[in-house]
Amino acid sequence: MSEFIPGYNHKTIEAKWQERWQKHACFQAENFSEKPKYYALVEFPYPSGVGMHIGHMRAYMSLEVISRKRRMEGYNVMFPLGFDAFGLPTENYALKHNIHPRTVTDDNIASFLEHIKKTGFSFDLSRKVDTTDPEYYKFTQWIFLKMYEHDLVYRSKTYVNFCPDCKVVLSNEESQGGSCDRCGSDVVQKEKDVWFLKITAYAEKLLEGLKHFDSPQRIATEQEKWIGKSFGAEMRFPLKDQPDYLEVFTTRPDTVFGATFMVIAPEHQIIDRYKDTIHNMDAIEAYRQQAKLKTEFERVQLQKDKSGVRLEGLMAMNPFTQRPIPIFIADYVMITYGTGAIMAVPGHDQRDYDFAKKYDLPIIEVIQGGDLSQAAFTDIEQGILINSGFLNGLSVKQAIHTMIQHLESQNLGHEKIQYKMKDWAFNRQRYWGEPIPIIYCPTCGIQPVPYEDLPVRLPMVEHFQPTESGDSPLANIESFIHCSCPKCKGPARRETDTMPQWAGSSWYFLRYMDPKNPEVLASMDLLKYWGPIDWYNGGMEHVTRHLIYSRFWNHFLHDIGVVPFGEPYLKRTAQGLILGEDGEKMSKSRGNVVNPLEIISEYGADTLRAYILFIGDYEMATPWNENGLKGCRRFLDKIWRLIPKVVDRPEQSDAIETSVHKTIKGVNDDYENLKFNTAIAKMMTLVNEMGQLDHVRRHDFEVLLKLLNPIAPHLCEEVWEMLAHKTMLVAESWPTFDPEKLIEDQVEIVININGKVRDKMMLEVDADDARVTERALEREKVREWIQDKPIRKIIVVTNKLINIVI
RNA sequence: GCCGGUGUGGUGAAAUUGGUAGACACGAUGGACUCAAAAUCCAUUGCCUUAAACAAGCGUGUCGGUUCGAGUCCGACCACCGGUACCA
Repeated sequence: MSEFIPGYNHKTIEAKWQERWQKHACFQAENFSEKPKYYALVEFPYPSGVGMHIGHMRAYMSLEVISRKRRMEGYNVMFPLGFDAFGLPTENYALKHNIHPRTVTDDNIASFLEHIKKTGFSFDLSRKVDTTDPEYYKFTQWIFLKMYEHDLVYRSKTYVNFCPDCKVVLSNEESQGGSCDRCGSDVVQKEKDVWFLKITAYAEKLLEGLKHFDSPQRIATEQEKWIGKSFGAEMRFPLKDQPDYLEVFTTRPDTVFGATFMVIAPEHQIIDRYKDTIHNMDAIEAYRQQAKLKTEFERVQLQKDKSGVRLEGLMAMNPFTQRPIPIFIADYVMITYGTGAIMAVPGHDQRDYDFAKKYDLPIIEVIQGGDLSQAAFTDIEQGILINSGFLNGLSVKQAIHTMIQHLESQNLGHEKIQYKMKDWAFNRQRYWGEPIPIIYCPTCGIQPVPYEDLPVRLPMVEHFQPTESGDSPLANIESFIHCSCPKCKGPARRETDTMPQWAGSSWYFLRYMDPKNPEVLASMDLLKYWGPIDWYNGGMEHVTRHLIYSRFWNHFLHDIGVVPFGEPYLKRTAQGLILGEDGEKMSKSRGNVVNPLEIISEYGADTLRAYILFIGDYEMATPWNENGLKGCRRFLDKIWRLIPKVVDRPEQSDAIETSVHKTIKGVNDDYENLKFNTAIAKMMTLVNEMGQLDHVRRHDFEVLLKLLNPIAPHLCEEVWEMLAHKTMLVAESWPTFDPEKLIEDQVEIVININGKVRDKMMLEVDADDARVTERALEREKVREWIQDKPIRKIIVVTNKLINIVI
C-alpha cells in the first residue's frame, strides 16, 4: 500500500485547504440571508467505533457535489451533519469494555468529525446535533408529551420475543431462527404492556403526501406498500344460538354467499368468552400454546402447510345463506390485522381453499370463470356472480359496491378502509436511549412529566446491565425511579423504558435550522426561512422506517402549529451500495471492508471522492475496485501537468471551444441527475483534448477547474491559487454555456443500407433531406452496395443518419 | 409466492424521443524514453474468418414479435440482487 505516486502532493495541499476553509467558515449557512436558501440533507450517521466507511462517503457525496455547486450558483446553502448516537451497538460495546456509553459516543463522534475533515466535506458543522445531548432529547421528549396530550400515545398489550431462561426481552434480530442469541434456548412470545404511537391515524396523510414527493418510483412505491391501504367492508356474522356475533374484515364482500366456515386468530377473545360452551377447550388450548411458541421463522417455513382446530359446540351463521357454518382457530389469521377473524371463502381465496381441502370443508362457487377442482378463482377483473341471490349476474366490482350498500342499509356491516401499517411500538428495555417522560402514581395513575421538568435526564451511572426480569436497566437505578407525582405530589415511580433508535432521527432535520434554541425545538421564523428540505438523500433501507416515521412526526408538529409545513421533504433520492471487491456486501466478518483513511493517505481525498462517483451509476450497487482509483488519480495528475501550458493569449481557443461549452452543459446536467460517473468521463475527455494542445487558454482551463471543484475541491483551489487568483474558488460563480457555441458546422452522417451501417460522411449541419440523399448516393461504397437494385425507400434523420432500403 | 431492480467486452461501465453498441476508465499487448525500473507518452485491444485488412459475418441473458432500423418498444421465459411475507 505504500506505492510511490508522483504528481501533485495531495498531503500538503489537502491539509492546507481544509484548514483554510475552516478558518474562513466557508460552509456556514447564514440565517435570513438575502440569497435564495437551499437546504440539502443527508441521513446523519450512527457514530460507530470504526468511524466513517466507504458507504457513508457515497451517501454524502451526491449532495456534497450539489451543495458546492449551489453555493457557486449563488444560493445560501445549508448542508448540515449531526449524529444519531443512541443505540444498542454503543451500549453493548460499553458493557463489554466497561466504558460508559457517553464516553464511547464522544470518542466516536470526535473520530468521525476528524474523518469528515480529512475527506473535505463541506458540511456546516456549526449546526451539528447529537441526539444523546439532553438539550436535544429534551425536545424529543417534548414531542412525545405533545403526542400524549393529543391522544396519539396509548398503552396496550402486545406480544414480544422473550427468552424464558435469560428472562430477557429480545428484538427480532436477537431471536433469529427462534432461539436466543445468548443461550440458544427457544424463544417464546410473551404478552407485555407497550407504549404505542398512533401512526395509523396519519396513514391517509402519509399516503396523500407521496403525491407531492419528488423521488424515484421505487421509493414512493415502497412507502405505499408499507402503508398498505385496502378497501373493503366489515361485516357481522351472528353466532348460532347466542345473542352475539363475530365481526370480520374482507376486501371481497361480494363472495359472502360462498363463505362456508370462519377462521379466527388463536388469540381471539371470543374463545375465552365461550370457554364453557366450547367442549374441546383442551385441544384449543394446546393449539394456542403451540402457536405462541411458533417463531416468525417457523411461520415462514410452514407457510403452505395450514393447520387449525375447530371450535366444537360453537357455530356461526352465514347471514346470507342462513346456514350454520363452523369456526376454526388457525395461525394463518393474524390478531393484529383487521378484526382478527375472517369469513373463509374457499372458492375464491387460495389460503381458504388450501384449508378447506385439508379439513374437507365445502367449496361453493360464487363467481364463474375458474376451475375450482384445481385452485381458487381470485381474478377480480373478470367473472360473473352466481349462486349469490341478489348479486347474481353482476361483475365483481359491481357486486362489491352493491353488497356494501346492502350491508349498510340492513345494518349488517359497513364500508371499511384497512391499513397494513401498524401502530408504532415505542419502548425498549434498554439503557442508552431517551427516557420516556411518564410517571406512575399509585393514586393518580399514569401521569405525563410536566413540560417544565424536561428533560428527564438519563442517569450517568456505572452499572446499566440488563435486569433478570426483562425490565429496562433503568429499573435497577433507585435514584432514577423514585420521584413525586406531578399531580398529588405523593411518592411515585418513573417509567423505566427508553425510546427506540428511531425517535431522535424523526425530527433532527428541524433542529439543524435552529440548533441552539433553548426554548423551542426551532423558532418559527427559522423554520419558515429554511424549510422544507429541498433535497434529501439516504439509503433505501430507511425508506420504509425512518422516512415514514419522520414524515409522521412532521405532519403532527404541523397540525399542532409548531412547524409551518406538513411534508418535510420536497425531494428524496437514494444511493446504491458499494460492495466489496468480491461483489459481496462489505462486512467485517467477510474481511472485504475498504478503509477510506488508508486510501486518502495513499491517493488523496480528491482521488477517493472522484472514484466514489466514477465507480458506476450512483443509484445502483457496484463492487469496489482499487484499480479504478488509479485512473482517477491519473486524471487529477493530468490536470496538474496542464498548468505550464496555460496561457492568457486567446489563440488555439477555437480548437476546443465547442468542447468546452458542451462539457459545461453536460457536466451541469449530469450533476443534477446524479450521473456523476458520466460527468467525470466528460471532464476526462476535455482534459485529454487539452493535453493534445500546445497551449491551453486560461479561460477554458478555469472553466474546467470550476466544473471539477465540487468533486476535487482541494486540487482545484490549489491550482486556482497558482493561477494568481487572490480569492477562493468556493466564492466563484458557476460557469454557463452559450447554446450557440454548442453547434458544430460539420456533422458526421451515418449511411445505412437496409438498416446496417455501410458508410459515413461529413456534411454541413442541418442539411435537408434531399441534399443528404444526393450526397449519400454519390458515394462509391453506397453505389457498390446498391448496384442496380431498385431503391424502395429512403429515411433521413437530420444530422444523424440516412437509411437506404433496397 | 408477491413487489421492485439488474443482466452489455477480460473488468467497472456508457448509449436524448427507437437511429454509428461498447463513450470514459481499468487491465492486457507492442513501441518510445531510461543503464534499468517506476512514471509519462504513442499505438492496438468485442468475437470470428484471414498472413493482414482498406473487406465480410456475428454480437447487448434466452426465444419470438413490431419496425426501414431494437440494448432501447411488445409478448413469453431464464438467472442474479434487493424488499416483503399467510394482510383476509
